[in-house]
Amino acid sequence: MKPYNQYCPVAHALDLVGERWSLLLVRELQHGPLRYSDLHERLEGCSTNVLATRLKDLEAGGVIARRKLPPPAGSSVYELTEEGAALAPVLASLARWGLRSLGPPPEDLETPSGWLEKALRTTVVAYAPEARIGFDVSGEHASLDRGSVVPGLLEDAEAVVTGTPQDIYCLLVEGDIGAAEIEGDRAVVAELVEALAPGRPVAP
Amino acid sequence: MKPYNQYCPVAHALDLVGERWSLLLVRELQHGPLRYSDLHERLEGCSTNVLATRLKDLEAGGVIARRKLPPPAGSSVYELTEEGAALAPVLASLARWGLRSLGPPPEDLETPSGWLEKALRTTVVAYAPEARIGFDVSGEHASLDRGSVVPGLLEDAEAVVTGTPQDIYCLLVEGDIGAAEIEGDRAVVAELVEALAPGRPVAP
DNA sequence: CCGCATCCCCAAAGATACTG
DNA sequence: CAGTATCTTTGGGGATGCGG
Repeated sequence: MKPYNQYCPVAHALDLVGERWSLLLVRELQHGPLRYSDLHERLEGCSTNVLATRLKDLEAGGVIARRKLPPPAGSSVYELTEEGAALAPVLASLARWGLRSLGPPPEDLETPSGWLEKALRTTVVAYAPEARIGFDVSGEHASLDRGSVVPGLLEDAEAVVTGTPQDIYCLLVEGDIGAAEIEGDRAVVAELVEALAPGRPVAP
Repeated sequence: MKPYNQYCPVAHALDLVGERWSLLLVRELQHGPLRYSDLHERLEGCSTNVLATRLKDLEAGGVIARRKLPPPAGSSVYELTEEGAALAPVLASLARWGLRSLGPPPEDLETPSGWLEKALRTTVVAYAPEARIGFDVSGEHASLDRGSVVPGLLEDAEAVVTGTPQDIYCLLVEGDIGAAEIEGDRAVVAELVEALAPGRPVAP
């Protein structure tokens, strides 16, 4: 893509990661290195040539790096550099903004393994620095543990939230405290919901 | 642009503002409404048809709105909606990330009126919630005032920083406390520089 | 099978001219 | 001033090929 040619940090950032698919590619690599085929599979709609081009561009831009797995694996993987990992706040703020108009999840939402952890990490964790809350969403388990996201249900969670993805959306995005089943200390969940209030979607 | 068709807040956000020029257009509108010609002038390299298309897309997406100025002005202006204004954290985090690899400003940097305020607002203000620091950069004046940016030099600033854009870059981005002239309390400037340390550029 | 490179087609970007 | 119309060029999307 032609560079913007402006001395501006935003324009420069977009020169590096502003092309189509680039930020989604970074999103996929946020939770660990992936192979070419893994990326191609997760980025449905991104054709092979575009993926190859993006990978080269992002590598040239210092956002990702390729690494040869030690034998006998043989294959190579892509991973975020320190620069690339530093994009986390960008993805988080984009996600928070996107939630304002995303709408509730469809009934037939496919929830691949690990989605709950990723969802909590990119959209919620920063707002719950002290909470210890477990989530049981459609059988997947993850927890907020004092500012970080951990797999499974905490033994000593202050509260456990149970529901479908739709319930969780109503609870965390729309702020409806009654949307999901809450065991334990409702107040600590209410506190989280309150912290998420700015940026709540308004009627369109 | 074809939508990503993923139930993901990041993908949805990029569907709305991920196209070329979109975020730069929002950047320009962040500090007040602008007319078509103003935008066309500031977004050098963005042709008229593309600008018209983006304005329509962003309006359809609820990010910006057009407003007829009351007579006798007659012309219409574009401004951010509440949705669009909520993109501020996205632009701020993008700017902070872009600073990691932007490099120092060129000698012949053109500094249009108001650039200093905008620069402080998008890249620094969030890190200085208590500071009262004045900046005199190449003749432009602006100040940090307890978490907000104000034009001019504060009467009762704790410190005043004076220098060229290059000096300010060395001070705030590279963290070189000796790069610019500091009158008053050096410690409060040092504190700001310290707060900006995460995300400092590393050697490429 | 994995990791691309090539080819074709079309949609969108860039540049320029022109109009209500 | 605020766009639309037209033309050319670039890049994305989809399918396929091909070496390791």
